[in-house]
Amino acid sequence: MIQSVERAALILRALGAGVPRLGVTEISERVGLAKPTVHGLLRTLERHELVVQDAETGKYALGPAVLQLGNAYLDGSELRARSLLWADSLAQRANESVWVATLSGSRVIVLHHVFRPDDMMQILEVGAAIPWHACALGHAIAAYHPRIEELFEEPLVALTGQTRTEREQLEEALTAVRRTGMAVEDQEAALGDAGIAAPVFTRGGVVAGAIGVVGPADRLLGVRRNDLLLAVRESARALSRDLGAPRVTSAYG
Amino acid sequence: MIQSVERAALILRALGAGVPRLGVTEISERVGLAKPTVHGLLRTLERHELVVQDAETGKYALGPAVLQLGNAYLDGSELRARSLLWADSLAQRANESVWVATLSGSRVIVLHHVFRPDDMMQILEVGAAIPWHACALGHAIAAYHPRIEELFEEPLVALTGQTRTEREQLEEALTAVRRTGMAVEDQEAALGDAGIAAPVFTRGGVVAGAIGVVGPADRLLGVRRNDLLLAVRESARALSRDLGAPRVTSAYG
DNA sequence: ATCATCTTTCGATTATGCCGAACACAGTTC
DNA sequence: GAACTGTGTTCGGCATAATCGAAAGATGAT
Repeated sequence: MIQSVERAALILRALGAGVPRLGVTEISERVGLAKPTVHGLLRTLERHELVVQDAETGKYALGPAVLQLGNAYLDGSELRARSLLWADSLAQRANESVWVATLSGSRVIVLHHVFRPDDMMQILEVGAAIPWHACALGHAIAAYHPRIEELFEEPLVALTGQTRTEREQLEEALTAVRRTGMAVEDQEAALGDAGIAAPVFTRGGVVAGAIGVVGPADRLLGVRRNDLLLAVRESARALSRDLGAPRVTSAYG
Repeated sequence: MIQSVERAALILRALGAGVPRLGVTEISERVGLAKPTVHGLLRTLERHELVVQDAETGKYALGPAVLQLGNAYLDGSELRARSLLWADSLAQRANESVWVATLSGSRVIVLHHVFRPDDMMQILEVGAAIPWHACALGHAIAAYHPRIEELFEEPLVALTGQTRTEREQLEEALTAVRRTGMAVEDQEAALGDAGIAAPVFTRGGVVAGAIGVVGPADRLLGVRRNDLLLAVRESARALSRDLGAPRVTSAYG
């Protein structure tokens, strides 16, 4: 609504997508604005260190203030705060990595990540943004999203050969999620990795995010599959209850 | 310069400081604007999920998009990327937690955190914002900051009984840092914890951040103190070299 | 049921941000 | 070394676009 803020947000988004450093000209092309306009916006954002300008090249990048804000968001996130305990216990029970995520636009944002108890050399994925259609967490959320249409507005890119990118396939998958209350993904986001997730609801019964396990496909989808499904479902239920969700009924048939 | 963007940034900052959820009225008081103005800005920020409104209370909080941006900032940070290896090797050598940080406003932002090799149950501090005057990392950066005055504009709060908050004390400390090239802090940020840090420079010899170890005061400042000082200094030198800093000369006497 | 407090809408006034054109500076090419 | 293409940046007038007072909904408390 407020034009210049709208545009500033577009610039931030452009800087956050892919190429980390962009010049004024490049940005003005991407957001479709005149160079002086972009320049003025950048200078304002720079004041607050939301962007920084490289002294050498003159190009702009995101600034440290956005990291600070991101951290503040995590600190204030009720879903994250409430998930800490349940995620830990799920990680113990499943002996797998646990992710808690929420939806931002058409991407799934990882809010909390508990490493698999055994091995410790893993990359922390908090803050990572994954296309919703390529992961179990995304499917779990999307199935209960009030405005699904918006999720199909962005192009559905394939991350691996197994990623489902056809709308029909995805609609089918979402229907399955609604029926079982669970989402399962097999190497759609990364080769070798699978995911099992369930939606998490909050007050009013609206979906707030999802919780699930991530790990090697053969380990997740083999003989332990049913155990893991159960463990994830129970964690999601418990977490939803913590968040004040009404008793789940719709998730059953 | 662009008024509405400036104001939007103020709102984001207000939402990121302390209380995670604020109403329109509270925000309008804090930033000194009319309620409808704030409301318009919030609605615009909400579109991009930079803020979200709680359906129940109507209050506003930071949104998931800022976390995504923060993550993108980390991904694009040259200081962080280049520090990964050196931080790891420093953690091994010192057998302590290692932090890499940069300055944002008057706060030190942790960009990278390597856990102490031994114990693993630690909290990840990436994104944490610490007042510059209360930690070794902050002193190390501030000593070479081109516009130190700005750092004294915000009030210097005491985090522990040991925090130096008088300008004279801090100036003294900074002089010492400039003489030795190293900063040492003893329980000024958290009781029981100490820090040893050294500045990291980039092209043109400007300070880009700092690297250092953090841990129990008795372990850091006891008999191993000199070893740790040396280890930190060498890591900072190596990292600076990676970043293209000219050969360090000023750090000596 | 009334009140108090909150968020939100509306609309006119005018301050504000926008963009075309021009500038300064760098690195290339002839 | 001069001309050229590519930057990021400055300037200023015009018209849009943002601002704020007042008032209307919405919500929960007394």
